[in-house]
Amino acid sequence: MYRSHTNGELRIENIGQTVTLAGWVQKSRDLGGMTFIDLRDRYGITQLAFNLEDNAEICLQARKLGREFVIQATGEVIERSSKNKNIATGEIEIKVTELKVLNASKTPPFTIEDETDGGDELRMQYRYLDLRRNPVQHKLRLRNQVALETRIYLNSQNFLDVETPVLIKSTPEGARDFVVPSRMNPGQFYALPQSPQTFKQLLMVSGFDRYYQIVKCFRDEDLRADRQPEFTQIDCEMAFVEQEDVLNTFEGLIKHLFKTVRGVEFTENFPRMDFAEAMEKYGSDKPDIRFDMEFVYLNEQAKGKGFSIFEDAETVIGINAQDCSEYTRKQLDELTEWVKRPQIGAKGLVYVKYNADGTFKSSVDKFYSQEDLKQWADKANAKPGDLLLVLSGDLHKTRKQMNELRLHMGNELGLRNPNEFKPLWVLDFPLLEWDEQSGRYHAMHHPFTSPKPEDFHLLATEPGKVRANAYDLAMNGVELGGGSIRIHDRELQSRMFDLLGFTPEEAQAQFGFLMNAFEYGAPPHGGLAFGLDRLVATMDGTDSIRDYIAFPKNNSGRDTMIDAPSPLENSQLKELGIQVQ
RNA sequence: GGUUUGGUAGUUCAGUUGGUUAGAAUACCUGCCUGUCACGCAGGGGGUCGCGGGUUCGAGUCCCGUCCAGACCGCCA
Repeated sequence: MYRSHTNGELRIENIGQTVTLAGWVQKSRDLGGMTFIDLRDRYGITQLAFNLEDNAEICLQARKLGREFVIQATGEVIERSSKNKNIATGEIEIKVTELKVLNASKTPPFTIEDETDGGDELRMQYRYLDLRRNPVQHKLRLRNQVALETRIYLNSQNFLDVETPVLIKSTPEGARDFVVPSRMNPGQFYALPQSPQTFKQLLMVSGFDRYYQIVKCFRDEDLRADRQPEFTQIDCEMAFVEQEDVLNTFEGLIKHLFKTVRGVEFTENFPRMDFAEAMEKYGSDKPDIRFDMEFVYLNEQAKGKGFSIFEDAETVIGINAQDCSEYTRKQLDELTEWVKRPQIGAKGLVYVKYNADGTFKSSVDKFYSQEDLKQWADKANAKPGDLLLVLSGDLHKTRKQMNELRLHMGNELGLRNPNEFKPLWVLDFPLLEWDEQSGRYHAMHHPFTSPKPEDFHLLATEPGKVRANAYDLAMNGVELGGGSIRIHDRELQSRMFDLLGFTPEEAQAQFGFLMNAFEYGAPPHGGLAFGLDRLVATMDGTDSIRDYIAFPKNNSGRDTMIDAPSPLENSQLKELGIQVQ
């Protein structure tokens, strides 16, 4: 037996017991006659006490212990003469009578403490040491809770966990695939799934009318703080459902998770908004509705006064930053520089200060009278003391830029409270999206998404205007997940592939298995998938998903700890029939 | 593919206008210390200033290239 108790459980009631503890040396404090060791495991810290007078041999032994040594200590639980109220075990300590070093440790390259001195790069390289730290362990515990409660909820709703294959077929649609060479089929490759989409639809055809899986997905695209090449989805599908059924079921899941994991109760139904409305009011398909600052369209008020920038612009959009009329010249210049950065790409920023005395001061006073600016302010529902920020240009780009500026101002003004959670269903996404590069339509969600029946008539004439039975759940400006009601009819699916530029032969070669299946009694079905990593991060009030993955990859898709990816031996390449340039 | 920020002690960072022996904190080592819990006190060791080239009497500092890392744009059905 290595231990009788963990390092987090002994209390004043245990005084007098002889216990054996094991763990890592967090810290040792040598006071000369006495030495204290903080012994750590994932449950907490217990102080070991050594007294030179009582037991010189063991005290001298204890002095030699270094940080992160793994030790085992046996002794009596005694009451401390000076207590530490900051830790749960702070009223007791162990008067050690037996001490054994189970394994020594080199001095770790950074401190294993809540506030470590190590930088990101180093901590990733020694991720197994970083994972010893409390804040990191907390994040993985939270992830475990979310996954567990997801299973509990979905199981209670009759969902069945079915595994789908990881070695599948590469398809040109969507993100780039990670590919895996097949030794037994030289020159041929599997692809890792971007999602189990087609398999879960086949499961619906098979009659498993409620499926879920907490499953790894793979996308070979460039990364961000909130994007990893392999990530985990809570992947779900239901048969004999309409959109309303799906939304209700998974609104229930999210409510269950927040209640059980975070203690947050959503009493109201989640608000809903059309994609078109979200784009119009927020310039985003995942608006952060923790704060207002909705877009105000000022075309009518701004045009016809001779200000050429606005005259030439397709649209003029403003937002009202409340109580910001006191912004200094320097602050406004900084905002202007911010929107002009290449990442945002605005040409400039117009401001209108609605001064507390009711007068206006703007960067376009030359062109607009006080009365003109009052009209802007009225349109924006601005009050004295507010500040209007205005961008103009191409509708699509300006909305996008204004979305960035709005979120930036939200951050600046402290309106994005990490402990406030505002879900929003975004509905009626467009079915297709025109892609300039390839000169054809792309499926906005994926090619299996069904068009809205009332928009069928537009499919032939104006495919870009067709809306889909597709929905996303956004929260705090993050896309937590999304899904759609699928096509379950072979003819419609063929038509969809045709719209996407597939020849019938290509469609049959790549997705024939699915379309064939549709001919054998496919039920109406639909589903949705949540990004688990992102969901957990959002529930924890942060936006970096890396912290919630035990062994994440860096910006370049590398695992610096194991140093992957790496070249193959020539013999391996030969066996696989692969030549590398 | 692009924009941008950074790389100096084990670690986190400072380093002025290009100028003497590159500093601080922390970690580490040694000694002292019987109630610490960020223990304290005294002392000590520790540097290829990412790498390569250039400008200069002289480069951590300026220039060019390159590698690595972070954030972002493109991309992510």
